[in-house]
Amino acid sequence: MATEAELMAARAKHGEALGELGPFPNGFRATVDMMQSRQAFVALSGSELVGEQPGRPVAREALPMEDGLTGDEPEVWLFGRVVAKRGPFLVIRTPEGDGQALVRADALGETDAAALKVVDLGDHAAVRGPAIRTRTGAAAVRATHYQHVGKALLPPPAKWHGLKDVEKRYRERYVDLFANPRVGELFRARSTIVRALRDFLQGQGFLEVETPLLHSIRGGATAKPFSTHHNTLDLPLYLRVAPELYLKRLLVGGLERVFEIGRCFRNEGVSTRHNPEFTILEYYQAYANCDDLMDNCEAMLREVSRVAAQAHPTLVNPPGADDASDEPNVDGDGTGFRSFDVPFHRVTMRQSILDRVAGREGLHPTGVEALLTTDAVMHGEALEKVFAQVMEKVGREHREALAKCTTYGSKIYGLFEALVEPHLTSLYRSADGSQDAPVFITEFPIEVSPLARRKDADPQWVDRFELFVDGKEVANAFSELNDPEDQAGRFQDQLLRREGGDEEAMDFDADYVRALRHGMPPAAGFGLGVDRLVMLMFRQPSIREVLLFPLLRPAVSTDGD
RNA sequence: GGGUCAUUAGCUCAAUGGUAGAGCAGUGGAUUCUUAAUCCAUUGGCUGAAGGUUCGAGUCCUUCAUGACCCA
Repeated sequence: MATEAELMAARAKHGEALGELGPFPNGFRATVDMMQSRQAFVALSGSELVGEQPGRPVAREALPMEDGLTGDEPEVWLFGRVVAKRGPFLVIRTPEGDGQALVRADALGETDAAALKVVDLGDHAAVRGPAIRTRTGAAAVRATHYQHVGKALLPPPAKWHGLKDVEKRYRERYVDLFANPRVGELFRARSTIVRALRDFLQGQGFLEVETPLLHSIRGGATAKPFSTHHNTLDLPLYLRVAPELYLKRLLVGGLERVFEIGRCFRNEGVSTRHNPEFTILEYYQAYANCDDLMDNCEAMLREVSRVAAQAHPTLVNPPGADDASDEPNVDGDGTGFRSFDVPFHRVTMRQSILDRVAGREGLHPTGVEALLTTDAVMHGEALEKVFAQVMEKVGREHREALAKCTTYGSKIYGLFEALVEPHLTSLYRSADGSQDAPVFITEFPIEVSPLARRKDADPQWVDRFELFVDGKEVANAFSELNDPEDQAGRFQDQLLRREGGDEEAMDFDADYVRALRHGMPPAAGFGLGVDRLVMLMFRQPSIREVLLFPLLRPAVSTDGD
């Protein structure tokens, strides 16, 4: 038999054979002591997840052989999912790694032996007994007790190949997690990263807060929101695209350093870098400016990557990485680690355009250089010339985007996106040129920065940076605009854009302007895409690899329910 | 949104247009210190869906569904 229904029936029959106990008993409960016992044993075993630790082989050497047992040895617990049967051994998977049990029917009581007889791969089971050293030098729990803990009615994926089908991995993440242990380790690493971010900010006196996810006004970022509705109040609401405007209200209220880690929602496409819901870290710091945040960002990412590397050595240096085959990374294994140890570049947006254009045919360097002057007349003419040149050279998609850029600032931003962004990894390298380096792009045009403070020296620009790693935007920060009348004007501008058909434009947030009129201290704010940071740090090819349940179209039902 | 590729047994994969196969898992048996346990036997398929071409389609064509990758 081999259809799914037949495989399930065979397992159900095994469940019935358990008699009174039944396939889903409730009698096994793990105490902290038992979990520590298990963890110590798995660590002693040395598994893929734990890695081999110094001194462990010696510790195994000290274990007695089976025929050397005196009966005085301490009992060890091992419990989890049965993932393999080899001769008289069961391999049991735990969160800390795999461990094996030597289960001989004649060493067990009658009930235990009967239960052992009907164990299926994927079942939950528990054993206890002395830890021994096998003839091949491995560690094993020689079971004096075996207990059925829970039945798996569906068969697990092939034990050697795991679950490779990408769609199935995402749809049935619960299978992916136990069939491919490194997937689980990656999500533990994600948790470590979030905790390290939190620790870093709390260490600097930041207060963690929670602000609404349901907004009645669109604002905080230029993005298409999800719409919903509150029935009792008969109120149209939007899922937030950013927490920014609420967090800055807290600055007005005197909470000088605040941060929030939480979900944002943007009603946009799905790709290897985008999921409609994603996790953002935003923090706001009174009496600081954009440059302070740049320093802090660099320090924070170094610290977080240091903590993550220390906590997850097997992801940083995957076992067997030396004999790496050239097979694609289809089973969700980590593909490496980015330490953030290299110095970050800091380049103005205009300089980055120059860097890109330098020495290239077809674009007149002096024309481009003129872009960098603050002389409005000069750069006005030069820009048109360069812009026209670029329009001819770029692809159709970029050309359409550039055609919509009507003002000086938006054209500069358009040039950056079209010319520079795709080439950031080759433009900015580590000192020895061996790897790409993170780069802060600074000084953004005001047109694309409706919430940022103008530069004192030139009001066409704002004090803002975006951090690009591996050519992907991970962070965005700026000195905050605290002039209420300037802010009101920017909101007006957003309204005009909405009337012009821009679905990403913000609403006029009158209460926010009122908050600013009460006086917001000079401040700077920072936002970081947490999913992207995890993805970049552990070099995952897709954001879906770091989201437990990425958005997919609902599976087509085949059995009519 | 555009292009390329994929979809075959529970899982991982094969099959010049000519009888749909293997390994694992399952089932029955043997063995019981194994490391992807081994040995013998054996069950299992509407080849993603619907049309078409053909004497004959898993394979060629069209449409659709889902996913992956690239481009934007």
